[in-house]
Amino acid sequence: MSVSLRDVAKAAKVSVGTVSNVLNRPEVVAPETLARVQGTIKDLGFVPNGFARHLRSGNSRTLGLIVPDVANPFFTEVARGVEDAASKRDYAVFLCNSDESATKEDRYINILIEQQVRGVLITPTDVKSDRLDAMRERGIAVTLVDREIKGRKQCSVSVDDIHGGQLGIEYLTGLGHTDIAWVCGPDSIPQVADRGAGVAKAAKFAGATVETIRVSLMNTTQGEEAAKKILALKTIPTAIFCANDLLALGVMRTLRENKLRIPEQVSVLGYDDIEFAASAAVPLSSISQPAYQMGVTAADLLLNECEEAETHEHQQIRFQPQLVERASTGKR
Amino acid sequence: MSVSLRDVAKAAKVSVGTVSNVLNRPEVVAPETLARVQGTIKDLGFVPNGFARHLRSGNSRTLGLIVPDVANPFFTEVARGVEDAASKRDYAVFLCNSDESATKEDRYINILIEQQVRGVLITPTDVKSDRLDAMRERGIAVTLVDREIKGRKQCSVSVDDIHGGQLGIEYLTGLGHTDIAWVCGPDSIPQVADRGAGVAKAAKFAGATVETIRVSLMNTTQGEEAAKKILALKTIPTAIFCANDLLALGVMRTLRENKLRIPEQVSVLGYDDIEFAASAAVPLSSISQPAYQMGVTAADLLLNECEEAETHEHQQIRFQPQLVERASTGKR
DNA sequence: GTGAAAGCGCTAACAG
DNA sequence: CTGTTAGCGCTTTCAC
Repeated sequence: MSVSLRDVAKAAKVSVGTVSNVLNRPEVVAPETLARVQGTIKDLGFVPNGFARHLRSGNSRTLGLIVPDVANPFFTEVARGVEDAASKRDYAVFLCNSDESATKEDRYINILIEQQVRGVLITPTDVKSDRLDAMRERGIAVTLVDREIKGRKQCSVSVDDIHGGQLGIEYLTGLGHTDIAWVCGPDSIPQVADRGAGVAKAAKFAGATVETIRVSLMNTTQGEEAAKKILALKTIPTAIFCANDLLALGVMRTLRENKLRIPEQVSVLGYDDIEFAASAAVPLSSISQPAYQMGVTAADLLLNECEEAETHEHQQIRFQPQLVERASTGKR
Repeated sequence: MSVSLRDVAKAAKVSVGTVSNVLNRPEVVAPETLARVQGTIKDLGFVPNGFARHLRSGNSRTLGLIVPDVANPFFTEVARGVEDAASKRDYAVFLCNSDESATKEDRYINILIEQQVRGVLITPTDVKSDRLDAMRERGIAVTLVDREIKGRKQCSVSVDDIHGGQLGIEYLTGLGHTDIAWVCGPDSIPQVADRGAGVAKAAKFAGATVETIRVSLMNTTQGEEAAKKILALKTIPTAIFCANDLLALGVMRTLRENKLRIPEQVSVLGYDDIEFAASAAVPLSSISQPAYQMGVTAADLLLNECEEAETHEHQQIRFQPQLVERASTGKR
């Protein structure tokens, strides 16, 4: 069925060792032998068996990337960054989707260990990190994406979520809003908790009232649910700050269905600044994060740790979020 | 570093063979031995090395999925379907992004062969399919997603793209449009070619004029480029049909920036019906494809071929596209 | 029911 | 520079 290194050796009339050398240390084999062996490799269409290869050498050229939601453009942007950086250094990436579930996350971590990935990029679902230690014990490098765990000896690339939350509220209160809804997922999601902390802090400072509307998932459908809850409120807030753009898009959809004018009657502010935010019904103002750049940075950090383990120093890189003003927000 | 099966054997005072049996044929080992060994496996935190495992047995539990663009929500939907179906049967999926480039596609195919994936789901970049044969020769099952190659002995899940193209034009001409722009990527993309063929056919039948605006990539940025080209035309068509929603979103953005009213002055019709189509500035009418369902179906077909190779029969499953009418299209 | 032993395809010493 | 050989960690006969 499959052509093996042994077959190549036989056909080229050399030993398996030489074929192996052609593959891994071409500079050490005689030019003509090299050419001949490379020729037969091509003729036979030989592709080395990665399993066997790395079984022996002990390290693969694959990475794992575990994100909470591939359907969220923010994470696909991150993924693209990771992939580009990895592929530049000839690594392949397993993209895994934890769906914000610790069970699924665990399952994937196991699979990745089985697959003997060299390193893992992960946006952990929650704070419990013994699974991460399990990987590290096995010599798998781990770097955190969009998340930072204090006091851990590992690389991370994150965004200052507390600041992002503040930024949003400061902007909204600056516009004159004092009655604001904060739409978010469960506090077990660290990003949510941090952004929420920033929101609370800034609101207190500005003397604004913040009503928290909590939903289970951070997608458009749940955004619609959140909007219904808001519409059921005694007094409808004049501004709604959403923990991500997907929620905001859902909120806006329902608001518009109910004939509320954005931003005249209600301002809506999102978070992530995904590409679609700009083409939304009312172009969405949002707190922007450098998704692609985060992916690239994280992958570079991880690969550096993989390939130069001795000299590698763990780094915590933190980006700053930025406000992008569009049409969905306005003065009170 | 890593705990091996041998360590477990030693700790549980059994032979490696028995531990292997515990893992693979638990029913064959004595209950108490089973319990004891499972206990030590847990204590030691042993995770079998997938490489070694499948090196011997010859088959892995991983699949590859190669799509032209992960940033396109249509394909992330497909990917979710694939992942859900695969994970239900305990398979992991490598998500690879070919970026519509044959080179990248080749590169990934090689990586997947190296990784000894059991099967591959692919939306091939172009018609040349010798790379697919290379995989099949190695015993890797291949199924085509969103694409059908006639006369090939393989499974495929596709949508009738010719019909989709027709559907769009029929709808638009039914609305009274006779001067239509068809915005699409290069004809080397089979979906584009097929949809284009449907467009041409239906236009001819209805006696409508179709101006083809071709761009290099099918994303929003290129949609904006396309719109600029359209605006430069002598007479601006009354309807624009885009080969995917990303293009349509870009087109609409630029149109609106130029103060053209949709649908009063120009109707815009997309293709794919991605989730964001509904929340666009003007909710986008679109030709809908059952993305998630396609992913599930394709993965099931593939896994069936992997696991029941003898009884497996290749199937060509073709879904029908459907028109979803929203606000971006109107009577001429 | 369990153990011993032979590989799976490859890499990495080490001889020659 | 090339060949030989001993494993990597596991599965899989085949005896016991």
